[in-house]
Amino acid sequence: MSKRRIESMEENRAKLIAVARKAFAEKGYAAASMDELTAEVGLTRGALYHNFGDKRGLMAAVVHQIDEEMAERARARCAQAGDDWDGLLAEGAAYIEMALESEVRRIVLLDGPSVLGDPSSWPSQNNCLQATTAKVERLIADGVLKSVDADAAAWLLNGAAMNAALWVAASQDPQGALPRAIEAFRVLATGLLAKQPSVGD
Amino acid sequence: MSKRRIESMEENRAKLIAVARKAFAEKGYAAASMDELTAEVGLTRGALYHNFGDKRGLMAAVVHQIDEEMAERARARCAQAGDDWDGLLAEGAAYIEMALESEVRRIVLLDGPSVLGDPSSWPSQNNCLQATTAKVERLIADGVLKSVDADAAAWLLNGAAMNAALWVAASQDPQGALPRAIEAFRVLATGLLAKQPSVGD
DNA sequence: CAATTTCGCATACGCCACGTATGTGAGGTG
DNA sequence: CACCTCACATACGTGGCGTATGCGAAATTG
Repeated sequence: MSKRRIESMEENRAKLIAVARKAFAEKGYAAASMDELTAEVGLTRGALYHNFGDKRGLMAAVVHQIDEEMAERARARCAQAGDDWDGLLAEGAAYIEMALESEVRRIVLLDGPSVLGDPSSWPSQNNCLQATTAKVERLIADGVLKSVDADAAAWLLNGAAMNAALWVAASQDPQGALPRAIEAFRVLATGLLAKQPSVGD
Repeated sequence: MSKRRIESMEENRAKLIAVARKAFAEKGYAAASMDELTAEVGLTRGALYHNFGDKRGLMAAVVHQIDEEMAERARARCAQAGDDWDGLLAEGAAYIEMALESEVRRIVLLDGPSVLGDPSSWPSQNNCLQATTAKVERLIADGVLKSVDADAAAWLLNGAAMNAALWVAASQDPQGALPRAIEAFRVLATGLLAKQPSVGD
């Protein structure tokens, strides 16, 4: 069996993705040189084109990895929440916080859409979206949320969270802006609730 | 006075911006060749670098022009609305509809952030945002909206609208998705209202 | 265990596009 | 009318992407 073979290949793939994450996050996609990238881990562009096809392929792999980490972290946050509604809010807050990290902001939010096209076409982003959509559908079925279009609502919630993060990151005082963004997100999200909380803020 | 001089210069600037809009919208920023662009209007790259500094400068000029048109169209929509609250909803709906146009989607939403950086740093985008922010602040002062952070709320609303548009554009049936997106946006926005409408949904 | 095949990766090449340095000619100036 | 300005053209260097080809180690076969 060719065990050692594919093993070292996976190793090289992982090394390339890791160094690409750093380069894409620090210099941006366009300014990242593939020669530098590969040399940094002791390889050449040959390895890159063999493994990922082209520069976009490497970008796709990087985005996929980050997206999976984001989804995982969001799931973990949801699990801590008491019910589905709190889970939805926790998920949004988690996305806002994650988008403060330069890797996420630069790679996923800024360059990703430009290089890979609309995020809705990314399989990984769909994982995030599907989780949110499923939660929204469950909450609608339970009568917690108004009967809106679940896909549209999920997309809007994710979009609002992502943009909230961009706003926080761009502000002069990110630490101070973060809680205000999360609070604004929470208030906005209550618009989806069937019954408004009696003691509203 | 050197009237004829600056006049033809403005003319060339306008021609370059116009052809760049088309190219950036159709091929995307990265794939748009400056040689082709300039040749299409009977000029060379010399004119481009003299007027805009570099490729990014041209992109900035294009984005600025589109953004101003968007802000103007949004203002017009607001003016038709009865009160400020309806104006806010109309503005959001206007952004959603505008983002269905390929020029707006490709240039402003996809490539813009990657090339020019975070939209919050664009002077033109600030015009859009400031209009929304001012409206939100007025509505809070009038007691129509809850007392949330106006900047955060405005940013979230714009972000939600933009992402709603991306969702609509990416869906298989954009025409059918559009009203659902607008409705979801409206429902979400009601979360900001101090007093919930008695007849919900 | 030796011959052979496989294949992951390196090497070398061509092409294209950006940015810059320099030239030029039409328009403005004294 | 001589001179200057400057908007733009021309020419060149550089860097980076993608591809075609070569190589050597691992895996396979008898």
